[in-house]
Amino acid sequence: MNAEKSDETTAKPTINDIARLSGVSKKTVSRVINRSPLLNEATRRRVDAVIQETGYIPNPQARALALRRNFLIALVHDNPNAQMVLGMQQGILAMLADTEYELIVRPVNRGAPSMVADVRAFLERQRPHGLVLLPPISEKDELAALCASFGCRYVRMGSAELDGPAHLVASNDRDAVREAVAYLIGQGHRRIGFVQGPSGFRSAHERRLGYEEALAAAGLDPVAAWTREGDYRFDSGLAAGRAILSQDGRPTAIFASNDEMAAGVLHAARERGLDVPADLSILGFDDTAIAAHLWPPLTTIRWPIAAMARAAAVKLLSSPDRVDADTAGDPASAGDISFFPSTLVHRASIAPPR
Amino acid sequence: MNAEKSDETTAKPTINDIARLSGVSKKTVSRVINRSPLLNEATRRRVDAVIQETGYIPNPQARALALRRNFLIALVHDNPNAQMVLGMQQGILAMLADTEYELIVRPVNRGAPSMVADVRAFLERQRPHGLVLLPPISEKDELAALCASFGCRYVRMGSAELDGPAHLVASNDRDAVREAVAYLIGQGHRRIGFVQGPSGFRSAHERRLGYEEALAAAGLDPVAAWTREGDYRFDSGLAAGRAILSQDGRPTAIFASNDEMAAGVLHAARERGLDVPADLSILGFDDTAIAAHLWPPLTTIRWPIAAMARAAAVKLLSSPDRVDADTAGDPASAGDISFFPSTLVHRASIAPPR
DNA sequence: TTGTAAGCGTTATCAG
DNA sequence: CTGATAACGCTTACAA
Repeated sequence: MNAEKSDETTAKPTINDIARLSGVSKKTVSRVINRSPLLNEATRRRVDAVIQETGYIPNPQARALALRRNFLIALVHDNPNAQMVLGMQQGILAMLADTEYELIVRPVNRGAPSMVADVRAFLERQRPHGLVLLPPISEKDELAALCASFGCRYVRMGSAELDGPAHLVASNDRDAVREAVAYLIGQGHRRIGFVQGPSGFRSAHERRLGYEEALAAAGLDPVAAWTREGDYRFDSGLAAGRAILSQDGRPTAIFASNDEMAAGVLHAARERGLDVPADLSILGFDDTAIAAHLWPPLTTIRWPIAAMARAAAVKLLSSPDRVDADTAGDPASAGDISFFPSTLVHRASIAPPR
Repeated sequence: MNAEKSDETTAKPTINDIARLSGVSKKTVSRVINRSPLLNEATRRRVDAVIQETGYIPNPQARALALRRNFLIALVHDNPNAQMVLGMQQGILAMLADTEYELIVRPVNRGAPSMVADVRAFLERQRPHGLVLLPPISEKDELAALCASFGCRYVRMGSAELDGPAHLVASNDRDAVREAVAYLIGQGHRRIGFVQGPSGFRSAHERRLGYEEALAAAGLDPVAAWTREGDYRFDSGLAAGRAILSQDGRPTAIFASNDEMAAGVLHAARERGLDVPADLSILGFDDTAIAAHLWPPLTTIRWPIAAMARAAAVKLLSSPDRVDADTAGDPASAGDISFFPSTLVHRASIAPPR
């Protein structure tokens, strides 16, 4: 299966072995490894051949020590949503594949008073190459400042413009919600309820603004009785749904600020024997796995997570590299790939009002 | 906020600084760091004080290089279930907290012919301390052998006895399913359908055996017409549900081998206008997030993921350490915490047949 | 109980 | 273009 006669139980070859075997110095081998431009082509080939034969792989720890920088990208998050975290991981890893970087995962506990200190300790210890911060903790400017103070690269994922383009990958939640609610209005809805996300969350705020802007554009006013605040969790959506739907003159549609709460609203509608979407249209946000599996399947707004994650990884990697006389720097300047539009995923939970 | 006058922008102190400042040798500082037992208590305190003051943190890269082992635990998986992967991550990380270990994530592509080679390349490059293998790839003996050949510790998570206790953390799916189906029978069901997982998966096999054993214990026979094979995904559950429910003399209950497929069956039941659970009881497996959010909430079987993940981490850490005259070895022998019983989560999708 | 010297595997410096 | 030589920060002999 493996043509090479590599013997895993034996010590791995080191740069010294390669140097000896190919009759050059360590430094030259190092140059080959690092694709130094000023290197005789013949020498390079000779060394490369030996590397191939022996199956030599540079030791990442030693490189990290000598370079005084490591090759770790950390995903720092406070698990808002399993699907999203995993999607981010996969997107980032897709860009990290075939590089020497590894992804390390770092859940933190927002709420815990030690949260910032925990991240600080992590930075001190590992000195990672870069951080990807997921919402909602990505909204904390304190964390960004912390990274900066350590000279650690970082990218924040968010729902709005949180930072400069070098440190931001975002979707414009406000726009997406405005358009989705406008669609609801276009379907004929005039009485549109709203389940807000928890205050203090930028995403919750942006989504509210989008909702209000859409109403305003149609000459409608938000109705307090049709509005409730939730905490992005199912139960809060259920409670909000019950509260909103128990009133006379209930809305014909409800926008819930995320899918979990939308599922709760759906639950509440069922409890009252309402038919969704005939009696009540429901719009969610996130397009988590649950959305497609609900009955009826939920119309919702989707972040382009994979693309955003890849962009984040690119920004982290294509950063001011060492400007070595000896080394080729990759000039991949990241353009301005900071904003990614979210899209409305049409399923079956929205219909014109009866 | 931070009383210490540590200056992050300045170079971190090294072991040399500590040695100089506390008037001892590097080696002595090293001994303090590594809690060597043979060390004068006074010396230790003195050095510790300096470490505190300076905020010194040993460089993990340098340690890894000198020790010829790193402090990375890798979670290798190709798991369709986001909730489970994240639960595993959190469980493992809970044990890794306050250690020098970091968790790195390594999704692989089962199905890809290069899968084993990919893992091999990863092992060669990073030489991680240990691997946690999640199902379904944990079932591949080839991967376990690969780890062994690299002298890399590993733990396989599984649905049955896949390996020796040192390398296994499992739940007994067969037992759990047998009991759950027995419960269904206890509720009065005699016509119980089955949506099987994809062949080739150990979990699918074990769950089938549990189902059959429960039937056998009640003197019932599996009915081919009420059995379909799915691929653990929603659509396959939907298809299976449609096929099973479209027949005359349909079952009064269906056990689907995971929640996603159960959601599909539920979908199919709705399409036919069946009332769940009155007309049809449904039992799932996994207790993913979706289970609680479906309508009706799904009765399902839950792996104790967090506990299992912690156990896996413990097995990886409490492994044959260097037996140094100078160093205290932690004798935490892992007992035999290999098996974790799954539990039936009662919700609303099961009722006695009409 | 502590220190000295010699690595671990790589890269940077600076001469040839 | 290439190669000695000295880092990088820590650990393990082996002494003292």
